[in-house]
Amino acid sequence: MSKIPSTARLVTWNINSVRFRLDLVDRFIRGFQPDILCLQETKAQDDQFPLKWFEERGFKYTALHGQKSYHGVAILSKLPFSGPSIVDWCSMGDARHVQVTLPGGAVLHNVYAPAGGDEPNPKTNPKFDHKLRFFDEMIAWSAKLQAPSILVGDLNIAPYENDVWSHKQLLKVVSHTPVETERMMALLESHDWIDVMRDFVPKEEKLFTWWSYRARDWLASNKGRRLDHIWLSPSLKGTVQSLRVGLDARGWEKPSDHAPVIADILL
DNA sequence: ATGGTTGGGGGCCAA
Repeated sequence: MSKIPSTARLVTWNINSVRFRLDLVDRFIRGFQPDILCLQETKAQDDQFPLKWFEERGFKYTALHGQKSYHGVAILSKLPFSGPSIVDWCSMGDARHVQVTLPGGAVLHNVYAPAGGDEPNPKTNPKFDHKLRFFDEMIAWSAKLQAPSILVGDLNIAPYENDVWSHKQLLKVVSHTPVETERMMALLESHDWIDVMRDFVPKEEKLFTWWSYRARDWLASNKGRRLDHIWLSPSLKGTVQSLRVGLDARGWEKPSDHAPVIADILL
């Protein structure tokens, strides 16, 4: 039996507390009609997650990996999936990954990488050390992946010059330092991942998914970074038919500091 | 070179 491929709207979004932002999510769902929502920083334990709320909106299939106060990821889907499981990089018990197998056989990984703290020095800043070790483990993991895979999430690194508002001014700022961007390159190479966003928007153009809450006017100053990503296995090349950053949602009431990234993908 | 804002949870921490 062969399945007829169909297009699904896949979204990755660091929501910065799913319970606090249900109105924002509701507006997004009504406006953009996603089929699969990958959320990060849900900040909800699994028994506190608003499962029923999502079910009422057609997301019958859910894979949760939450913890108290921090981190937390979730996949909410109108399409059935199988085999939810998690990876615990750095063995710290952090809720930073959940995966499911989609109809058609591709494995979807939803990742929330460590932010890394303020000082980009692994000797003095344990959070930055953790971030580097986290990526080292991801690189080893990614090199062994067999199935066609989709990796999405908040990876907290902006790899290219035009993934930040000022390359020169951010070279020593966590998220764009050379030790981080080199690791992201190594991670891309470890599975020959396709950086789908940069397939659609040339490297010469600025492309951001995150803007600090601290700016007076985030859109006017536009000091953004591309921290959120959608990557594909080489065998899935060409399956993403359209891609955009949901800029609108960054400007809605009580926004997340991240905008959703929206891809229409043939599964 | 610094400050600016946000949410969770508990009386500050992480982002």
